[in-house]
Amino acid sequence: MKKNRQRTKEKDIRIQEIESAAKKVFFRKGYQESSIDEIAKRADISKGTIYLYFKNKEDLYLALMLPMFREVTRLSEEFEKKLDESEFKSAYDYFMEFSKICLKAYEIDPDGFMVYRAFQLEDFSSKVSQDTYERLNEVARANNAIARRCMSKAIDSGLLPPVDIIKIADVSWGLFLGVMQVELDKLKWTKKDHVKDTIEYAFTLISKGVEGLRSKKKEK
Amino acid sequence: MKKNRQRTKEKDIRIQEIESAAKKVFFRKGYQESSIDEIAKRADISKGTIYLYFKNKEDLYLALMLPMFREVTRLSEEFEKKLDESEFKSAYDYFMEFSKICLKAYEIDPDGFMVYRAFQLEDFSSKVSQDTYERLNEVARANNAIARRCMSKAIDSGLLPPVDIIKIADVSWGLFLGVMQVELDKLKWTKKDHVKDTIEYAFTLISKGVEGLRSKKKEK
Amino acid sequence: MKKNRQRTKEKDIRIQEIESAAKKVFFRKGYQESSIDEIAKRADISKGTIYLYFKNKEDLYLALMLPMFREVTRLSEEFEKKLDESEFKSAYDYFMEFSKICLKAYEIDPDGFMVYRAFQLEDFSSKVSQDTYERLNEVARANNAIARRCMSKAIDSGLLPPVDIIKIADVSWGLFLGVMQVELDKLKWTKKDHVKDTIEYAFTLISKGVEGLRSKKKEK
Amino acid sequence: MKKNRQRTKEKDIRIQEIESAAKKVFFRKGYQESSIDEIAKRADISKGTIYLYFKNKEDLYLALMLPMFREVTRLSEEFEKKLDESEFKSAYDYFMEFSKICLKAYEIDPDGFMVYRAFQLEDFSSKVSQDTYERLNEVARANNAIARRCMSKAIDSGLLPPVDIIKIADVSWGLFLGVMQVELDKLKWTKKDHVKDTIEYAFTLISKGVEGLRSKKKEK
DNA sequence: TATGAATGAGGCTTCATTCAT
DNA sequence: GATGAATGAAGCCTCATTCAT
Repeated sequence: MKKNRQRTKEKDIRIQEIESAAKKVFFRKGYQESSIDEIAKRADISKGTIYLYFKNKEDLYLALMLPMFREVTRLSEEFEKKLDESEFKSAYDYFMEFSKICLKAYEIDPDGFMVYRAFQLEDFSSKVSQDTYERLNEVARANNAIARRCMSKAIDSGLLPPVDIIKIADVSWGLFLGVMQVELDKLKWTKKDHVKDTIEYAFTLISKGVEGLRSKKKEK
Repeated sequence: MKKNRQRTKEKDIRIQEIESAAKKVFFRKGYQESSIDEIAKRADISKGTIYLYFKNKEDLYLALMLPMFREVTRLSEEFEKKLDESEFKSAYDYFMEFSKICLKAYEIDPDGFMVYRAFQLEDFSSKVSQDTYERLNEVARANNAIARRCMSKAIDSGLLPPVDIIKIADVSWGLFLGVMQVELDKLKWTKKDHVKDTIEYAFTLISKGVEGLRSKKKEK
Repeated sequence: MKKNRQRTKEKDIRIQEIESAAKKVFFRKGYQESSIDEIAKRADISKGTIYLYFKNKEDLYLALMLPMFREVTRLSEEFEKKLDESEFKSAYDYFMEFSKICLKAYEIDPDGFMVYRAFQLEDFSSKVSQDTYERLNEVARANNAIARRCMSKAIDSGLLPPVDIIKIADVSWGLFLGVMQVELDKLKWTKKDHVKDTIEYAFTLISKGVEGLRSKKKEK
Repeated sequence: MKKNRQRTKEKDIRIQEIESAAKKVFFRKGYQESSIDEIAKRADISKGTIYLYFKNKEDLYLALMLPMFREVTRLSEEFEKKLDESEFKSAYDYFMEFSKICLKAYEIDPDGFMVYRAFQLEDFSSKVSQDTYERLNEVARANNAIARRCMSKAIDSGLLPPVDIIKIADVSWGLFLGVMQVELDKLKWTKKDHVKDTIEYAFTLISKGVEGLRSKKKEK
């Protein structure tokens, strides 16, 4: 470390510096591949400092996800309100708004989102402290609940045809995750960002597909 | 002469035993968490033996994906042939067949597929030998090429409306990956396998969505 | 490490080498101060090798004590047999034999004995796995039981006056530990070994003291 | 002027607070397990402050023993005075007074005594600054000298039979240390304090044993 | 004088890889 | 070819100590 570095910084700033460095490293390498040492070097602090603010590696990792999760909760609640106020006129409106939520969450904190992706894949249940895991799962479950409630409401109000709620939720979320994954992989190599375009395109297709279900039923 | 053959056969069996064990372990624990020792134990051989057949851990890991990739190539070629022979009568047929390919690749070798998923996340580019990486990329690119070619042909023949080839390919592949991810995660916890159902549902929606594009254009 | 060192040794020999080195280091520095690294260096092997034979540092440490504990058990049983066969004619005989047991245990494995001493002082209850701790305590308790049983028998047979069993046991054991401690400390600095002499002297005094209790009672 | 005194007094109080906290922590956990941080917290000051008054952790540790040692010196001098004034009528009186000194030293400062015990085990000679070590050794040697002088005087005056001074001193000190150790270990688990009882019992035995030596000689 | 954030050496442990048998 | 004991680099984490405020 530089000899004359500023030794005491605002706690919050320090935490943000660490989280920012951690997100970059975790995103690039995944949880297991990332080392505390590298995160420390990237944050230009010493290893020990990280442990002043985070209990351990896993704690740091999961800390990165909570704001993201919470943001999704907030956006979902907004979504529900709009739905309640009949702001959506069609399935298209509905799915476009949904994709916007996802994109907003991503745009607000792209690194955080990537870390979330990693969370999906790695099995933390065995390593994460019960406490931390529960905290995260709780938020995740809350988000899920909102999503399903919205779906029900949309069907009840005729905005969507009577689709299988669970399936359509899985497909929506899977579509988003998968397309993100593909586009971000491409982004890595081509440096051309088609994330937003493609996501919108994907949800346009889905909304049309759902509408298609309705006409089919009618025909019958 | 015979002995030599015998040996080669034994060698192949040995390799397959190792790969089979490795897939199971890598699938269950991910790359980092998996240890050569555990793979050796599961294959009922000694650690050292693995290094007779594979240069190192990563080499073994990547070796698991080639058969998977090659199988996709084979299935894609079959798909192209069917397309050339006008076996598909609608966008729905087209996408259902596509989803079948993906599912078949998964069913033939679920562990291998999971490893592939993991591969998406971890950044091997920095550690993989140029050689191995190139070999994998080559197959991946070949698969991509076939997919695009099919798409072009389908549009030219009027099977699909004039969609953006790249976008629709990304969406299809993303949809498959994402939904797989979601369903497999659920499978882990609920033990209820909705993989096939949901994938089919998803591609039904997409095909309807694509058809929707056509009617829209017509309307214009 | 020497390049051409014998790489594979008999498992038992290797274990003994490690234990021997460990005893020396643990004795000199105590548990906490000792590092696995130093033990490895002293045993002229690599750190990792230790973990082939011992689960962890604490496991290694406690492994050093079991043989010692068991030896004490064996000697105590021998002592009890002699007592049952009326080999002792006086309190003096009794205590001299007792001191011989202690000394023998020490002579058989002086380093091991010192490690045992360390065990007395450091509080392992918080760090040692429940399992290992129980195993050790079990043997320790067994030894204690024998000691008390012998004391009872000796009193019943009139070999000893009706002393307080618990007190005399505590005093005997304390006397041995304490004198050992003092003499070993002196040994460190003066290099003159008075361990045996002084222990014998101490127990001579105790036996006389106990006899003194008898005459006192008689006088009364 | 007054302010200066105030300051000094405050400084002393501060030092005492630190030492008091340190003793408790060191006693409970041993040297290695104790952390400066915990001591600071217990003393309700910051970590840095400790380093204003003590060079380092080991310095603090050793500082705890000097008062204890000095107290022993004081008590020993008192003992010698009583001996000179022929206050003791028998070996029993002599040893009971000795045990009282030991017990008093323990009662005045039980934590300090425990720290002393720990000191016996850990090898500080390699890490302690020459200076500190010498200071401690000096006091220890002084105490030893008094003890031996008293012994000589007691023999010369016929209070004790002509015992081996060095041996009896070692046995006395060893007996005290050892019995303390045993009783304090029991205290930890059973919460029943037999320290005083057993120590007195032990020295009663020793005094009788020593008297026994006299009669033996006479008989001869 | 007092603070406590920051440091970084050092400890324990794991595990991919090698190599003598 | 096969083995598995041995290696040692690398990872996580703790904590005595320093120093800017």
